[in-house]
This record gives sequence, structure tokens and C-alpha cells, in this order.
Amino acid sequence: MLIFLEKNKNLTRKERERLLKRFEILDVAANLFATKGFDGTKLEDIAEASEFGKGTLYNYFENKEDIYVEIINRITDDYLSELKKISTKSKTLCEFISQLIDYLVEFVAVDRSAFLMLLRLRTEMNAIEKVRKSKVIKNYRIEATKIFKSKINLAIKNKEIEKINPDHFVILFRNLTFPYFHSILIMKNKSRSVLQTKKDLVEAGNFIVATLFNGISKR
Amino acid sequence: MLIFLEKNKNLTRKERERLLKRFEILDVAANLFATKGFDGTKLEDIAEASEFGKGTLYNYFENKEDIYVEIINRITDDYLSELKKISTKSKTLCEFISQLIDYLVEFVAVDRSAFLMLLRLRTEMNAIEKVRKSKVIKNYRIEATKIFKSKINLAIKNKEIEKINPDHFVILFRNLTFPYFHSILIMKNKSRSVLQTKKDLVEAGNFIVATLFNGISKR
Amino acid sequence: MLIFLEKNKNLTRKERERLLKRFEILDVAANLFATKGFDGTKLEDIAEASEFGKGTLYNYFENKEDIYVEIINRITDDYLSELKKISTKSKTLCEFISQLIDYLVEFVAVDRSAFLMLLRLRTEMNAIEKVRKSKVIKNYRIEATKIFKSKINLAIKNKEIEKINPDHFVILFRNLTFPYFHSILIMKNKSRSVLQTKKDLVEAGNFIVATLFNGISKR
Amino acid sequence: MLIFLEKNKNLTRKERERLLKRFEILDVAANLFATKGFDGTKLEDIAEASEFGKGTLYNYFENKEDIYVEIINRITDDYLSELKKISTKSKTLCEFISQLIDYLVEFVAVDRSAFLMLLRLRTEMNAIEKVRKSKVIKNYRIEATKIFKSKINLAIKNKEIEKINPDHFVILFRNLTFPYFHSILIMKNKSRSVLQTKKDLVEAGNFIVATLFNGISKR
DNA sequence: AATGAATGAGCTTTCATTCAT
DNA sequence: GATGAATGAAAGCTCATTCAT
Repeated sequence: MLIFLEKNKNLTRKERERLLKRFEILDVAANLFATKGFDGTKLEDIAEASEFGKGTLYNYFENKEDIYVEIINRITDDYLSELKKISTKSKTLCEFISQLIDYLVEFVAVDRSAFLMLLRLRTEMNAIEKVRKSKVIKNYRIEATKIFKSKINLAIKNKEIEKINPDHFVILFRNLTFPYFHSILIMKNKSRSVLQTKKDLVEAGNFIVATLFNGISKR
Repeated sequence: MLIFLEKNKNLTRKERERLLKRFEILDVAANLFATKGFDGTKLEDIAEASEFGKGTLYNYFENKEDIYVEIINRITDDYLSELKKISTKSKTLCEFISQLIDYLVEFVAVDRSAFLMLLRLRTEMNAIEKVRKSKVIKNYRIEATKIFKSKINLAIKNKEIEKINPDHFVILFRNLTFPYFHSILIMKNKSRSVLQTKKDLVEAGNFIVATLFNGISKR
Repeated sequence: MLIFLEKNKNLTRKERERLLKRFEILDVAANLFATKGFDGTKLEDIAEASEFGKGTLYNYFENKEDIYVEIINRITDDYLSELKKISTKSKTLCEFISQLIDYLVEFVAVDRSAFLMLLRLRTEMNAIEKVRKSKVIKNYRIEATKIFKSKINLAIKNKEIEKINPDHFVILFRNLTFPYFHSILIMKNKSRSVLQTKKDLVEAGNFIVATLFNGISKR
Repeated sequence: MLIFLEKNKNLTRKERERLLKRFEILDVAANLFATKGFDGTKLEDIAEASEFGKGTLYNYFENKEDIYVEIINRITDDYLSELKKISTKSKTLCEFISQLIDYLVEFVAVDRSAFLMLLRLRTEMNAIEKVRKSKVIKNYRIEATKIFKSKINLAIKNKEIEKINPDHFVILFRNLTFPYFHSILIMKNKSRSVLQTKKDLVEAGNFIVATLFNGISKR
């Protein structure tokens, strides 16, 4: 909240309020989209959950698709900028991957609906034209791949890892982490405290890193 | 076809015809569900593609959900029985995984829509109550996990692999393979022959096995 | 009805029935559009009046605009073909105008809603994109003007009428007749029998012809 | 403006300001109604164009209908009073008609939106209850007809014109002039200067008078 | 058994009107 | 007085399901 106020100092009170309300709607909508998907989420659901009238939503967004796209754009944007930070900070590939996984653990714990939406993204893209055409998302994919590949190539050069096909590893990592974490979330969903969930995620993260780098074979 | 006739010897001609028509509908529907998702597929689409009237579909299935659920049930059933076969045949975990991946490569190549539906399954489950409640699917998950775990535990006992948490590996494997193969399919979608696709899948399969067992670290 | 059957001999029973239902809907819709205008006519109104469900209308027409456009297209088409007939039959301009007015009187009496829709056409065009873009309507305007102008030019050549600007007369005639007849219809709307209405229209038609050709000045 | 001040001398400053703002709104709204029609004009459009808030409009008018009705009332009032003036000034019917047409030419040129609204009036009346019930409009129609008829009857008595049915001529004139002028406006809409438009209107007016009084037949 | 015309509940979206500020 | 955010009734349209043929 303080960050929000800081960032938007130069706006009028009205404008800030408007932004805050947009946030609220996006937040509520993200939760719904995350659990029910795009088609499963009715505009009325968003209205009710955000405690606005149906019509009011249209004062803040052009239509349902736009709400969805804006959420996805924000999420991918955030994720990309974090990726860049971690990329700069880390030296070895192993460090990079470890830190990224730490971030993802945090991410899943803090904003589960964002996580779920990213998880669904590939599937939903088919149904939502504007998502398919979103420049932000296209850019995110391209940039993220670039960062990963440069890290891998460097690691190969530095003899940190074997000579592998960078593309393969990028795909593998991307497809592994998100669904893996998701499984953790849903498998033990009911009987678990928030704390335990986090512990499980951390453990899962460690397992992923260990397996990717050393394999499971007896050495 | 011969297998079908063999299996249903004891049925009357009418009954066999009825079953065959059900198959046709399920086949066509699977293709549509696979590419467009449950909500994106209209009953009219299925009717057109299967060259039946819309009303006719209701002579074979209670409703749209039922068609979906039956497809998923069949796919998971098939997959589970194959899993059992491979489990019996294979000695080491590595063998088991390798053979399973070979099967999956084949599976993706031969029945892509079944593959795509399994891929979507987790997401669609939220939207389709009957899928969530399907006993077949629940059983599939339980049995598959059981097979995997026993294989892993055996491998640990035989010192084939390190002492890992079997649950973790099951999840990792499951979440890795399907999305990974999917990425292969869509990434190079346009410029590739069927043959090349298969080659890519085989290569991807090898990479997965290699990484899982040996990791990517320089040895 | 007999004409309809004759025309569509080669169609199947189903196809004929479908066409008949389309007619019914168009007929009912024309009545509503004629009195309430495009915006004032709700789809539900058409559904109720035609005794179909809302959804059924969409089995026959793409959307509300399409219903409107098809009606207008049919009306202008009919009117144009009649115009051509009269043009061929008549020798002098006076004959042409007289016969045309006779036809219009008939037209107003027989299909009042068609008449009213033509009357509104210019105004509605602004609101309905498909009407504005309709080739049928454009063609109708061009052809009708052409016919009128050639008749006038001939009359001038034959010294039947003074040297007037043909464009002016076309506009004058077009803008005069329809609103004039409309006034007749609404002015005495309530207290009049159908027969009397027709008599009034005939009288009005005579007055128009007399005035246009001879003026009202004392000779 | 001076006239306005003069007329409302006895009002307080506040009251005068209020009236002026009402004028502004009406003026802007008339423009919109004239081009887009009643349904096509959104209250928001009027608010934006008049540079008032949407809510403010409701301080000056009860609702959208009222704005429309007041505009129409004013226009018909003005037109009626001018009609009376011209009626008094003119001696023969021909003079009366000529002067009236001169006035209409001016009217079209000066306040096109008023002209367009009058043109649409008959059609819009069906949709807007308050217009249908407006006493001002009813009175306008009655009075205007009265003036015309007395002029015509006088002309007949003075042997200026043939013995015609006054009602017929009133209707004819009313329905002729407005749509005719409208055609002039839209037909040459794009390629013409304001000056040329006026010239065209004058010419059209002359043609109308000539035709009405002398007809087009060769003498 | 096969059909597809008919249906209406349910969806997204619009917009005149209200009302707290 | 002035405002525009909030509202929800009402609109057009979709589509799973029914049912007479």
C-alpha cells in the first residue's frame, strides 16, 4: 500500500482511488479466473465478489477479456522483471535455478491465484483471442527464454554442466516447475496449514534442483 | 476392429453396432475437446464432425459432460493398463522409465487428442463436476502412484538410485513428461513432418531420462 | 400461397416449410419495425408476435439487423420491379406517374408495413450499418432514379412537359408521395373504414398528379 | 443575447444564468438528436458535448425525453410564430408560399439541426410518448393548418387558384418541402461550399413554387 | 433409432438514472 | 449546483437439451 502511494504521488486523490479500485477488481477476478478458468468465471461472479455492480466493472474495464488480459499481463511482467533480477544476481546456473525456485516458492505462497493463472495460461490462450495477441505475453516468453538460454550456455562454457541442448532444458524446466508445485498444492490441500504448505514447497524445490543437477542414480 | 469383434462376441449385432457408433462419437469428440477444450466445443460441433444429428448423440450419451467423462475414463484406463504391463516387463527403474517414455512417445504420435486431453485434465476438472467425481479417474491416480512408488522403492532397495522421496519423484515425473512433450508438439508445429516430430519426441524422451537419472552437472 | 408453392416446386417439403416460416417471421417483424422502428422493436417482440421462441429466430436469421435488412431488400426489390413494369407499359410521363401512383395506392392499402418501412428508410439507414451497405438498396436507388430520369427526358423531348431539371423532379416526386400518403393514413386513422381509406388515397393520388402537371393556379 | 437579456429583465442573475445553461444544453442536444436520432444519442454524448457532467443535466431537465420534447416544442413554436408573421405580411397565396419557402431556406441554412429534427419528428413520435402527447406540438399542427387553410380559401375566393381541397394542399406542401430540402442537403453533401448549398436550396425552392402553381405540363 | 427445429435459461454488455460527495 | 461513480433493468445473442416426427 505504501509502495502504491509512493509510486502514484503525482496523481490526484480520485485517480489514486480509481487505480485502487481497479486493483481490487483485478485481484478478485484473478482469484476467480484461477480457480474456475475464463469461461467458468461469470462477470456476475466478479461483480459479486468485488462487491460492485455488474455495470460498474465496465467503468473500469472494456470487457471481460480485458480484465483477464490485464491480469495476465501484470503477472508475466512481474515474473519477467524478477527473472531479470535473479539472472543478474546469480553466478552459476545452479545458483540461478536455486534462487528462481526460491522465488517461485514465495510466489506460489503469496499469490496463489497468479500462480494458477500462469499454470492455465497455455490452455486458456486458445480460447481468448486477446491473450493470444498480447504483446506483453509474447515478449515475456521471448525474454524469459533468452535469459535462460544465456545462463545455460554460460554454464556449459564454464564447464559447470554437460553439453546439453539449451532449448531442451528451458522447456523441461518451465514445464516441470509449475505443474509440480501445483501438484503439491492440491495433493495435500485440505489437511494442511499454510506453514506446512510452504515447507512442502521448499522441500519440493530442493528436490527439483537436486534431481536436475545430479540425477537420481546412485553415485 | 477384429479385437473389438472378438471382445464383444457375445453381443447381438445391434448391440455391437451401437457400441461402434459410440466409439465413433467418442473419437470425434476427443479430437474436438483436445483442441478446443470442454467449453470451447459445442455439441453441434461434435454432431457435425461425427455426421450424426444433434439429437442422436443423446441416444448414446446422457449429455455433453458424459461424453467428456467417458473419453477421459477410457484414456486413463488404457494408460493404466499399459503402465501395469510395462511395470511387469521392466526390471530396473531406469528400464521402467525408459519403456514408459517410449510408450508415451508412441502414444503422443498415435493418439494426439488423447494426449492433449490428459494434459488439460487437471484444469478442466475444476469445471466439470463429473470428472472431479469420476471413480475411474480417482482409481487411475491411486493405482498409477502405487506402481510408481513400488518401482522406486525397489530401485532404492537395489541401490539403483539414491534414497529419494518416492512421492516427490512420482509427481516430478508425471508433471514433467506431459507438458514437455506438449511443448515439443506446439513449438515446431508448422514446419515439421510427422516423421521429424517423432524424432524430436524420441530425442526429448532421451533427454528426460538422462537428466532424471544423471542430472546435468559436469561429472 | 399458390404462387409460393409454384415457385418452389423443386424444393423438399422441409425446405418449403422453412421458407414459409421465414416469411412468417419477416412478415411479423415488418409490422413491428414499421410501427416501432428498428430500435423500438425488441427481438422478444418479434419472437412473441411470431409465436416462436427467441432462440428459434436465430435458426432462421443471423441477427436482428439481418431480419431488418432482408425485409427492406425484399420491399425495394419488389418496388423496383414494379417500377420497371410500369415504365415499360406507360407512354407519356403523365401516364407513368398516374399508373405509379395507382400502384402506390394499392401498395399502401395492401402492405402498409412495407410502406411504412420505406418511409422510415432514410432515417433508419443512419442507425443500421448493414442497411447503409446493402447493395440491393443502393441498386434500387440508382435504378429507380434512372427510370424516372429517362421518362422525364423523353417527356421533355416530346414536348409533353416544360424543360425542367429532371433531378429536381425526381427528388420532388419521391419526397412528396410517400409522406403525403402517410399523412392520409394517420390523419384519419381512427374513424375510418378500410374502404374509405382507399378512397381517400385515390383522391390524394389524383390531387398529386393534377398539381404536379397543372399546378393550382387559376387558368 | 441582447434579446435574451431584454426578455428576462425581471429575473434574478441566477435565474438568467440557469436559463442560459438550459439553452446551451438544448442547443448541443439538438445537434446530436438531429444527426443520430433519439435512441442513437446517449445522455453521455450530450453531457460531453455540452461540457457538463451527466448528473448536472438532471438538474436542468427531468430526463432525456424532456430534453427532446423541449427542443421540439421550441422549434415548432418558433416556426409557428414565423408562419403567423408571414401570413400577415403576404397578400396572395403565391406570395405566402414564396415567402415561407424563403424563410425555410434560411432556416435550413441557419439551424440545420432544428430542421433535421422536424424532419424526423413524425417517425420519432412513435417512440417517444411525451412527444406524442405534447400540447405544444398538437397546437402547432392545428394552428399551422388553420393558417394555411384560411390562406388557401382566400386564394380560391379571389380566383387566384383553382377550387382545390385545402386539406390536400396543406398536406402536400408540408410533406413536400422538408424532405425535398433534406434531399438537397444530403445529395451533394460532400463536394459543396456553404454558399453553393444555399444557392441550391434557393433554386429548389423556386422549383417547388413553380411546380405547385403552374405544374410541369407544357403550356 | 435418427433427426434438427424449437426452446429458454443464462450469458455479456449498454445506458438512463441516482446519489453521495 | 456540479459531479461522475455506481447501478441494474433490459437488451441481443448462444447453446445444451428436448421432443415431435
